[in-house]
Amino acid sequence: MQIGAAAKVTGVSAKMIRHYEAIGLVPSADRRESNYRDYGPSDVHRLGFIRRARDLGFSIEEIRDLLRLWGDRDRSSADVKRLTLAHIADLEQKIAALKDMRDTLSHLAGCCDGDHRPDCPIIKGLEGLAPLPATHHHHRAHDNLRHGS
Amino acid sequence: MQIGAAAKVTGVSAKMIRHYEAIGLVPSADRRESNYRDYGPSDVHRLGFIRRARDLGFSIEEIRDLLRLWGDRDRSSADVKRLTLAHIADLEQKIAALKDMRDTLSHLAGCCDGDHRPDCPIIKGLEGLAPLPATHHHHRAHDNLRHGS
DNA sequence: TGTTGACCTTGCCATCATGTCAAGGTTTAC
DNA sequence: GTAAACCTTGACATGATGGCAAGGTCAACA
Repeated sequence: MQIGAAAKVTGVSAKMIRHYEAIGLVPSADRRESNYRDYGPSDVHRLGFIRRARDLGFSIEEIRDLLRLWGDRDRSSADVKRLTLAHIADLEQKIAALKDMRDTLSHLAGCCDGDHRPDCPIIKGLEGLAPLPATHHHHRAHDNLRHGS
Repeated sequence: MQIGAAAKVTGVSAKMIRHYEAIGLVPSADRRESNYRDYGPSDVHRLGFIRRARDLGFSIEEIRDLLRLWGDRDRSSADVKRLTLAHIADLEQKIAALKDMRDTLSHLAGCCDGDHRPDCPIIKGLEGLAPLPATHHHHRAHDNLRHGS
């Protein structure tokens, strides 16, 4: 199977398959005489595993650990569970931080008439005139939560 | 006020203040004879505005729009509200995607004994043997949600 | 006067996961 | 024999931020 076909069946782009190989997340693929990469069923299986782990928000390094455990016949399910619970805690933190933002903004938006006049509680909130009430900063959970594009 | 002091009072790092200047988010700061940047109260006010907007998850480009509206005496609060509601919708989507991940993982973790034996439903779920039940992919909301470090 | 230390300057590289583009090789089908 | 569809590597971009390095400026102190 060539890389394009492997990409199609696993949902991992050809670009990322090469990338995962480059960073050692997957072993170097076999090559044909043409120098094209060649993927067998077990390679495809591994890529599917990675795909699902990514979809569940695991980072590359976490997936590296998961793959190690996957291939380890003597693993304990406790190890897998520990990793998973840590990731869940991570997700909870991000969810809480995003909820804080949403709640603060919803409150401000709820106070905003949204008409043609320039007077706007949202702007005032950002200006610092209102102290952004009920934003719980104590756990500092919204590091790493700036959103992309 | 030098950049370090401005950074301290606004909570925006000196590095980022220079960056915001470089990308035109804030006007070029005045310079003293020493070539050091010099910040006045209105500059500090603007940086505080930016800081709060970042804390609420607005992207740089959204903040650019907010700053334009902030400085526009003829703005309508409706414009601000529209931008804010769009951002709230963005946050909702991310929250939902993260919750999906968390719920799926919690389910798998709940099925996992977490003992010394290698048998593990989490690994099986990632392997694709179990179909990852109740993960709603229809809105494709978890693009852009891969987590950092 | 000279030195030390705290501040500032610019500029480059790194992160993380992914995409895009370019220039070129291979294979297959017409 | 040529066109199309694939593959190869490599470089560069994203977004928001941090870090480091090499050097300029300034204030205080011996």
